[in-house]
Amino acid sequence: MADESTLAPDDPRTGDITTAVEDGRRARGRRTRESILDAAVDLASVEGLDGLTIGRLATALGMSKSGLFSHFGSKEELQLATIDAAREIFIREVFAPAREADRGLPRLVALLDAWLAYMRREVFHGGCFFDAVRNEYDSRQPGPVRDAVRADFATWSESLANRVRSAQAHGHLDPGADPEQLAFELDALGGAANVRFQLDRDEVAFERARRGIHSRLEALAV
Amino acid sequence: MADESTLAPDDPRTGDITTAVEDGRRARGRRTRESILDAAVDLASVEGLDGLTIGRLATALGMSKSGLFSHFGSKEELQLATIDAAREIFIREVFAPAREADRGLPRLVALLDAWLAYMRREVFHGGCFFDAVRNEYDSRQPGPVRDAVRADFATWSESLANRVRSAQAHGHLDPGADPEQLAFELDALGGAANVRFQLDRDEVAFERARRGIHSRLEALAV
DNA sequence: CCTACCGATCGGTAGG
DNA sequence: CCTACCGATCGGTAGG
Repeated sequence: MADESTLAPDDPRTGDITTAVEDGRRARGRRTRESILDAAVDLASVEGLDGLTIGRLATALGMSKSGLFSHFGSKEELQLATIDAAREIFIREVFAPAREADRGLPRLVALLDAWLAYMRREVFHGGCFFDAVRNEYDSRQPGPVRDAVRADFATWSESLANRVRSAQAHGHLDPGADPEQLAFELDALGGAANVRFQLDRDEVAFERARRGIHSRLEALAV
Repeated sequence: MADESTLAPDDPRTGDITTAVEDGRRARGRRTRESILDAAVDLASVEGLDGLTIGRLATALGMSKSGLFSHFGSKEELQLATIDAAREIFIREVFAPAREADRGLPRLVALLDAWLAYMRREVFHGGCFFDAVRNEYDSRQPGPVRDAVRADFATWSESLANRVRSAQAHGHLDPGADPEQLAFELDALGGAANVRFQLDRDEVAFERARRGIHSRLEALAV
């Protein structure tokens, strides 16, 4: 287990016993915060960012409400931090593996495969965190949480469209195809698989999504 | 405004002043219940069936909590009644108009058009009620509300697949196509348009769905 | 349909 | 990180 002494070599403040103790506290606080956010992301994927209550989260972690709350200034900050934590996991589980594939169509296919696999193995208990919160906040009043949800979805949509454009630039897909249109359809198929799998727990949903995705890509392959 | 006297001709209990008064009360109660459910469906399409709280609903209707509550035995009964009310509206706004079209492909297209139009004109404030509650309950613990949501979604999926089969039987669509697969893809495109429109308020989402739907149908047309 | 409640839980604060 | 609170709101009940 890491404590202040293992961090000391890289710490310019080493030698001052007071700051060393403070750093130890900070490191412990950071670890606690991370474990809170791991639980928060999981809970929110099932109950939504509204159902993510401080009391429930504290009970799940065996902490007091106020102890947990002290890591965040408000429920909204907790919600925003939870979105940040989910984004990091999504990047690690979906974007990162896809980067191993060759540029162009192989990378687009790898991204979609990694996305479906992430939904299938339920990295979060309630399926795709972002699918859940997007549907939860899509018709809510404007606010920082809704803005964050919107921004992440825009990033995802643009990533898909950019990888379509890259596949076109590499001569793998018909350059006449509309990248935004194709990105819309690919996202739609994966999103439908996520909600159907969560509802029926029938893997056929992913098979349907995969078939739809590959038939779209094959139709545009050159 | 309808009251007990306008209902009397069809009522076998006419003539008994006590039951007439009771019927009047019942009719008034029924109308109140209906106005509650209209508001409930709208609120739930934005805030979800969990966010549908008795206090909020009572305030919106200018009623007392307990007065409203007396129409339902529990919050769960209110949620189930809200789903019933939303179903009736969906049938009236989506299924019924599609029945005007000729059997086969025209009716399938009419159903999809009516569905997109219903989402576009926001029959419910938060977009498609069923899309909202399906995503809200997909990963929840089993229970009567989740079961009702599942059942309605199964009905919708089967309706789409049956209309695909009818179009095949009428020689309008390739009989070799998998009706369930096509129904999955058509539903996915419409669902994606709903959430995107709610998030960005950009009508292009419906254009994308329409283009995707028509290209799928054209590819299978005979 | 109302007033007047109930215990539980909500987000949040004081003070250590 | 805790105990001990706060006012507001939750679903629900008693009694009329």
